Amino acid sequence: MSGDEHQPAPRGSYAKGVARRQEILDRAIEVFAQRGSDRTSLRAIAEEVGVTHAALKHYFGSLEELLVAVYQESERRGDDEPSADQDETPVEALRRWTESNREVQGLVQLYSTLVATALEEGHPAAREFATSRFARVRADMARRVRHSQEAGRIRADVDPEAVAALVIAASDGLQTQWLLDASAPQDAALALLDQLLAAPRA
Amino acid sequence: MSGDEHQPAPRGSYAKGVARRQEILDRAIEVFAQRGSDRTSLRAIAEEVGVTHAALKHYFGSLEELLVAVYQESERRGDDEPSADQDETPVEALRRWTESNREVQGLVQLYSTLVATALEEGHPAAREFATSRFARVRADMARRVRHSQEAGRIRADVDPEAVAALVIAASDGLQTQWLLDASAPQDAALALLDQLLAAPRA
DNA sequence: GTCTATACGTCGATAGAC
DNA sequence: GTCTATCGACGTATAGAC
Repeated sequence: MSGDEHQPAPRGSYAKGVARRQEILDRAIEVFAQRGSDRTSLRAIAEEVGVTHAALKHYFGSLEELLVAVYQESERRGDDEPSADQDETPVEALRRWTESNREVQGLVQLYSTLVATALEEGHPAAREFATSRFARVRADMARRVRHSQEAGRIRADVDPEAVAALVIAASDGLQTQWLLDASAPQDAALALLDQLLAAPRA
Repeated sequence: MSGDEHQPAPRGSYAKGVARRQEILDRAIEVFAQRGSDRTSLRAIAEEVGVTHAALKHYFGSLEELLVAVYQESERRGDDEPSADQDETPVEALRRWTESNREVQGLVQLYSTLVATALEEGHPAAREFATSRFARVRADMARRVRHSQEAGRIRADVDPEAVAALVIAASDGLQTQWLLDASAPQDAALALLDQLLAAPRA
């Protein structure tokens, strides 16, 4: 990963600077949770937060890196993301996740924007974010699948890695469909996937 | 839908204008197929196509509408999209689709960008595109699923609408994961979904 | 109708004052 | 560390040539 490349480099005790950055990040997260990914210019965010756009640049390096930081921080706080509860089925965990996402639509929009940006060339911050996030979430999900297989809740004849990729893809895609059309059978489709993956009754 | 709101309104025989618009669209599609969704400013596209940016505005109304037109036209040409062959399994059809997408990565990027834009507020053209596309593709897939169920290739105890949403979501999501990391088990995950949906051998 | 020229306001980025 | 000033590029809008 080679460390941050642009930051004020909080080596030593730049406690003031770090705290200020955190303050700004906190405000920015609120802004995003409220209104969506729209109206997200560096200048608009700066005004909302109460600093100049140059100050945001100073702390985050670029708009793209600010967006990544906002999403990652909100994820870290558990505004997002499945819990570590190992006793639920992988799909159950995702369902809880999508449910909580309905209340923070702005962050879901931000997630979609970041992933779409990552697919383009010349956006290293978004690319790095999306790549490492998918790798992490997929590994996490694969572990969860193996656990469920050992517990006899998921059929044993499927590859955990493939299941992980499939389940995460389905979750992302269903969330998109649901945001565009609330009548899309998001819950039914997730329940179906759960059913399909369930270990056959002996 | 209330019709187009901005267009030169090709009613009557404005053959010249329509042809010119088509010419521009053709060139724009090439540009997108080659390089990705990046470098997609109205002005850059105009330069590449060989007209002024004002001319693009004249024919397409806005950048967003141009992007939608480019994607829809390339889709219509069958650069994209599953065929109407009713004898393959739904997932097989999607697999063919994702395979063909690998050769036109730029258009896939464009698709992702359009969908992400549609999730934000204040982008009616992208929203309309994404909403109607999902509705259409989902209905198409549901029909295909019913057909496969009647033919005994897909288990009969699943809701076709839910399967359709699930399969499309998985396809979109897996494509994203694959674009970000070619080692993501896209094929394995699609094959798995196919296997899970297959009617149990009597 | 088709298209150019031109201008407006905003954007991300940068430089330099303090 | 945070500001103001300024830059080039952007999407959009309009007037008018043809």
